[in-house]
Amino acid sequence: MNTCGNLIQLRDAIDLQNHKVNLLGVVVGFSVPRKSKGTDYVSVLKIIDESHQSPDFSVNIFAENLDDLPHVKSAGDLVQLSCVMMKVHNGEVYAVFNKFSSSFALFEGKSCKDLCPYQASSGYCIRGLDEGFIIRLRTWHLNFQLDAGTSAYLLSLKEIKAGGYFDLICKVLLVCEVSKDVWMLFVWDGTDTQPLDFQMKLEDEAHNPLPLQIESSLPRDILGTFPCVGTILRVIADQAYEKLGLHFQGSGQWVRLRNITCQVCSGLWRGVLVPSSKIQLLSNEDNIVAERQREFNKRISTKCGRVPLVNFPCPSPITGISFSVVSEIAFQSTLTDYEHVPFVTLMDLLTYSEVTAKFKCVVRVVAVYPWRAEDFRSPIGLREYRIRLTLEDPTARIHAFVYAEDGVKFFEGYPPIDVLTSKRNKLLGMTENLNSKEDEDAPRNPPWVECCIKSYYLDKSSRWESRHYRIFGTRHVA
DNA sequence: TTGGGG
Repeated sequence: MNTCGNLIQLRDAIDLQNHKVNLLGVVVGFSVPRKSKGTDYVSVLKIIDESHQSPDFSVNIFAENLDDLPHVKSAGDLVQLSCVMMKVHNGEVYAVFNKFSSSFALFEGKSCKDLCPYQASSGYCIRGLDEGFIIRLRTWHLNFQLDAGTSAYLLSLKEIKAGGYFDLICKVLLVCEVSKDVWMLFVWDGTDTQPLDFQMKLEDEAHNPLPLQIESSLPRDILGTFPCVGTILRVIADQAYEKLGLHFQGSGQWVRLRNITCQVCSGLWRGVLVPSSKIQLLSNEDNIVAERQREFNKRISTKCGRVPLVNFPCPSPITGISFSVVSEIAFQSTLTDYEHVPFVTLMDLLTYSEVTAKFKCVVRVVAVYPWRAEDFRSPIGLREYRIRLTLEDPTARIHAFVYAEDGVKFFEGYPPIDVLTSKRNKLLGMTENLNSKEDEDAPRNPPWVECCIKSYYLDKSSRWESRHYRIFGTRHVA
């Protein structure tokens, strides 16, 4: 048991540099436990109490084992710290937790009545006197609204750009180990990331096809728990982070990811949690969280809510076609037979409850296989169209086939190769008149097009596993 | 010892 005296308030502790103190605070943020540059693991907790709410007060916690560091569950949880040393760095007072002489305990916050910690370091022992402090701090925090605050670094998913560091206020949908020792967060804020240019060569699709997602695919039952509108950003964690899944145990937690960065990988956005990133847990009542949710509810309550945000609600910058309601939406290069069917997202399609179904989506064609128009039809037999398109919207990517009579409709018969090539180029957002090999390899920016997609299966005994998608009822008119 | 936001 640690006996450095009674619990004291942060305001009083700040005057006790180079003394050991006992503290109790509300956790408002933390750095995700990771390997330190020394021999231990480290996590920095940011805490506040009645006497000191701003700026955050830091507690540096070191431990030999990752599991021995605090794993904060929710916004507003309480931490009790015994025998931590008060120090100062660059004029800022902070506390250091010594793995041999200090101890900590984490308690649920706010409305919880339980006085048992959900995690405690070895050597921790609660005293009757401390219980009163815990009850008092919970009561105070009930009526205290701490906001994530704003800053120039704060972006939403629709604003992110590659490179540079920024903060993101988002909901953590899932944390999982996507491959051995590689952890990934799946986060969402209700907006769509911007469509990207594609640098890769068309012919690469044969040997090195564009991936459909960054991770190897998730089981359909997990995918089905995700929102169908708005981009789900994959955030890969630096290798310094081990067992990231110990955190964010309650999925659906809103957080502010501080100082993260972003890369583009195979034409997909990918966030990166770097060693200097921080997590700030937010309550659902946080101002910006509420604003994100309001914006999202406003979006999905409109007829265009499931159309990519970049096309909403104004004329699309890419197609240049103006529209106000879904029935009037027309995309420059395609027409469908199902004018009054509402648009859905590719996530709607992926997570739909039936194997066979029909959908209408607004997508970009980001790759085609085979890539040469002269190979769009089978060389033998009936010489039918058989093409695999890679389609994407802000929510997902899929392969969709253009087959036989659907191909005849799509390409309006069997046009000459040069016309077919021109149609392909337009669909893929390539330079209009290709004069050289360089033009063919120039970055392409596919336009948004509308298309009807049906899902079907190849094998009756494994319908879901053999589910495929096909374009139908769609004409390429450009 | 290690961290310490930009």
